[in-house]
Amino acid sequence: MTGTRGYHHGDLRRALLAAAVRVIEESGPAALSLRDLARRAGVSHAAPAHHFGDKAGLLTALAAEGFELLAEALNGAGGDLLDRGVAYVDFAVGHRAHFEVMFRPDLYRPDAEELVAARQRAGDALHSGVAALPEGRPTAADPQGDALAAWSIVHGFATLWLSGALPPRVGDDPRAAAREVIHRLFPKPPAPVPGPPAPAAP
Amino acid sequence: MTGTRGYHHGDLRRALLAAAVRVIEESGPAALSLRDLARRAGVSHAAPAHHFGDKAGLLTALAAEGFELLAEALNGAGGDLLDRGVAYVDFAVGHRAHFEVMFRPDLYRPDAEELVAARQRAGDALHSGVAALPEGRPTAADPQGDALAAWSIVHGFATLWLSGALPPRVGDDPRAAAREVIHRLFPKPPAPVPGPPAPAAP
DNA sequence: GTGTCATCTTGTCAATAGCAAGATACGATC
DNA sequence: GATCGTATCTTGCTATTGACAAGATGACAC
Repeated sequence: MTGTRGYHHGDLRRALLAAAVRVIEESGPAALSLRDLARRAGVSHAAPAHHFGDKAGLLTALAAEGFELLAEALNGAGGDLLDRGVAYVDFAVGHRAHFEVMFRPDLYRPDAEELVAARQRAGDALHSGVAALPEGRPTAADPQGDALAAWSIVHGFATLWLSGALPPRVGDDPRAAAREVIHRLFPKPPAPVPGPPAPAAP
Repeated sequence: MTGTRGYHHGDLRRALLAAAVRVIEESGPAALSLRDLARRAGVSHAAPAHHFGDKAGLLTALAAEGFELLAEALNGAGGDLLDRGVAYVDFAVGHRAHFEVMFRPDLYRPDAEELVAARQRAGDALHSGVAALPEGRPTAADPQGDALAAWSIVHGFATLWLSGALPPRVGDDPRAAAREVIHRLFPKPPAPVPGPPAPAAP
């Protein structure tokens, strides 16, 4: 791949995206500089322009890649809504740089073709999970409403987690904390007796 | 206030913050430039530095102002969790610029004194609402868990709304949509008949 | 009136984004 | 194997920005 470091880099596009991920994870998207990325990749300051046009182009590619990765993560998770919710939070924490860019459309070109397609795939993966509510839950009367609520709660939790706004008491395991939060949205029904609504989770 | 346009502006600090809000609402925080704000206020390019030190200083002030406004909005809303949740979303949509900066700590100095105090006030206002769950709901077994779930769902909904990621079918009334979403987290218990869960809202 | 200080200005430097024009190397075609 | 077309990368340039330094201005207390 990058064995020959001659005139041609070999895989500059990928190297720039990887460097961008590192920079964003360390200092946030505001600190991103095309020239810095070029330096890290060992190329001249104008090389990135050929692959991405401008800064927004690079971030568009990064966001599209993020939506692809999210779709994969969701589809790879278990079938029910709880598993997918945890996978959503897990993706956000594990791919912080992608996630932070994806939902900041002022940084890129939201109507770019590649991005629209990738976002569509992620959206499909998100909604397809709603069909399978957690075990024992009755079929939803309003799947789209359930999907919006589920998306909101996992997205909010992930965002708050990433921004460091959550109090320390929440702990340091995002998956476990996410599971508890999602559980409150779709509590298990009282399995044996179909009586009045059970109290909240343990 | 700004009647005299002599050497001294009169209220430059507030004028710069107001201009920053306009710019961020139009083009996002990435497009913010101190020199542009100075031009809009009719002062020299170095004038903002006296009031805020640097760009991060201005955004710190903006974030602190945002947390203050949020605390006011939450305390001014009705007492129960549903009202406060709607107020939270309403604040995010109505003060989009403040909100977008508040939860982007890489843009400012999160440990600035004024900011920590303001954030604390907003946090208190948020949690004090958990004591009063929506009407008829049994006392929560885990108020902090309820608070985290409620914060997550309203924050997520607000963020998704602002980022334009929600599908058109959600409508154009954030308050109404937020109410429905929050309702799913704290559904009213089936008051008259303890039968099967009632169908969702219209 | 005088001194003091907050406020604002001009001037400067380093870094960045973006564009233009040219150099280099890869690969298809003959 | 030689040649040509093209993708890739470089150098050079301009405009803009953030940040700093030093000085000018005016408000206010005394």
